[in-house]
Amino acid sequence: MLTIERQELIIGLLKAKEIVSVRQICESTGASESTIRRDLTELENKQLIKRVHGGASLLKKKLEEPTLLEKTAQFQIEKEAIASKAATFIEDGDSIYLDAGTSTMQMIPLLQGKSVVVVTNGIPHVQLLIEYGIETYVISGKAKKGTAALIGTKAVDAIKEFRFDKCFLGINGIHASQGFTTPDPEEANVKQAAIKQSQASFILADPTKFGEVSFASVANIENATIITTDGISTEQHEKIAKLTTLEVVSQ
Amino acid sequence: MLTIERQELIIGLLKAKEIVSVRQICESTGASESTIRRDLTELENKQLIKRVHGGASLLKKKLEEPTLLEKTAQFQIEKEAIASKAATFIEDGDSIYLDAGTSTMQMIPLLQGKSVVVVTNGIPHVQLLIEYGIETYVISGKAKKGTAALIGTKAVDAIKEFRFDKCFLGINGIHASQGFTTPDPEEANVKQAAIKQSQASFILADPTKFGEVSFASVANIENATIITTDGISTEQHEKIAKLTTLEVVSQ
DNA sequence: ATTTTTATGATTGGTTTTGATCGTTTATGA
DNA sequence: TCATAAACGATCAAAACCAATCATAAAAAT
Repeated sequence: MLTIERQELIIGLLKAKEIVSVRQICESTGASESTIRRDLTELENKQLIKRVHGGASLLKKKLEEPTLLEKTAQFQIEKEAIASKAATFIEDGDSIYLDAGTSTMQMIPLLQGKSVVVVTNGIPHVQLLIEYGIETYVISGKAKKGTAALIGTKAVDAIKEFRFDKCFLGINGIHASQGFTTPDPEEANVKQAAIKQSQASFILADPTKFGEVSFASVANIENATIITTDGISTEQHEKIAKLTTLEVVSQ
Repeated sequence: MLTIERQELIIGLLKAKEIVSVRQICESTGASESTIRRDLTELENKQLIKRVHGGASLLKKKLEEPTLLEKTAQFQIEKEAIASKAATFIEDGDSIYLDAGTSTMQMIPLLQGKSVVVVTNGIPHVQLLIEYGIETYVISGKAKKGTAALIGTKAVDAIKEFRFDKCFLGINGIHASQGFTTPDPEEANVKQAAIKQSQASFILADPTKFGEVSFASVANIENATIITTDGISTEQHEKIAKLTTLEVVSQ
């Protein structure tokens, strides 16, 4: 087994288990303790893992504290503005898909009173939707660590059983030729399925997402209307506006 | 089990139960008293917990479910006892269905560290399961007002795509001849489906549920093991114990 | 072909963690 | 109140873990 291969396996084990012992790693890889220790020190130097006595653990990144972390100042206002604009596209009687993520969650309070049916793959969304008295369906799926978004083949299959008038998605990268991209392929599949089942698709994205390309492809740029705030370069704006509708909200 | 892993488990137990005894921690971790004591002093120095004679408690007030009107001391202890007993039936490698509702939610902290796969129709469950690092799947369904349980035909269909070693359900009525009953027919269908897909089924119920009959029928009394606390009449006990396994936990 | 570099497993000696024991302190209830 | 049981802290030897070193073998460079 190659060094790099082994180290990737270690990262894989960690992603699955959060913490693994040196012994476990030795068994999984067939390598000696010495080798594993060397790997661990190396991975720690690269800031990929944290060593603990007896094994290693993932770097503790602060998990979702959206109410605090995101609510800091400007970012929140931006998201609210985007959500408000997005909500204007919703009409009575619509069936809507709301993607997991904080951008789309902002839309929920604005749905109050409208007679719509919402389908979502975001667990936190469900609680909020119910609170606002909105008819809500949830799709099957594996709950993703951290965000609690429902993903995987079960999620994709479940989406196929619905038809939406409109879907609203968050995204990580928007690029004229590379289209919409996101880091997790499994999430990309779900977004893809949602777009496919929708009459019209809307992407909610702040200006930092423009020009970015992430790992997994979701759709071509023509396949969705983009809703964002002002702050994108005129160059970007021109390139993209040629290909699809670009709704720019001024804050 | 690694030191850090064990300490996180302790915090996990505390988050769920507010207060835990040294003995409980020893059992949950398999470590000796000495080790646990050392962990507790260390965690106390880090200001993460407060030690009390016989165990430890959280410092901070817990923010959990405010919608629990039945958080009156006695009721809570009862539910915890039932959940603890239920958790003893779970083995490594099991695939488990956890029904929506507060009884089954109490089981989640006790799953920490076990390698199980959980499927649930309870939205609040998902958040907690993820926090405890448990592999979690959610079924499709319509989110019910109030409890956010996923119900309806979509939910039933989604359950049929899984096979469970064990399922754990809450219930409203237990009656020797009328079997298990619950007020909402749509929820009854979901419970029914879960039992059908399970090798073994467990009903979690406090003594007040015995002798009651609710609107919608879920299953016959023989179809599940009942877990409850002492407090049911000997008459009830006899009648039901003849028909199925009855696990009575003394509080 | 030879040297250099790199990766590996074994060994050694020092450190940390652990479980058992023991005398002391704290709760409980007769 | 007193006796008993449970919980506690301190201590110690054993076990597990770790960093450093060395020799070997494979890979890369010369």
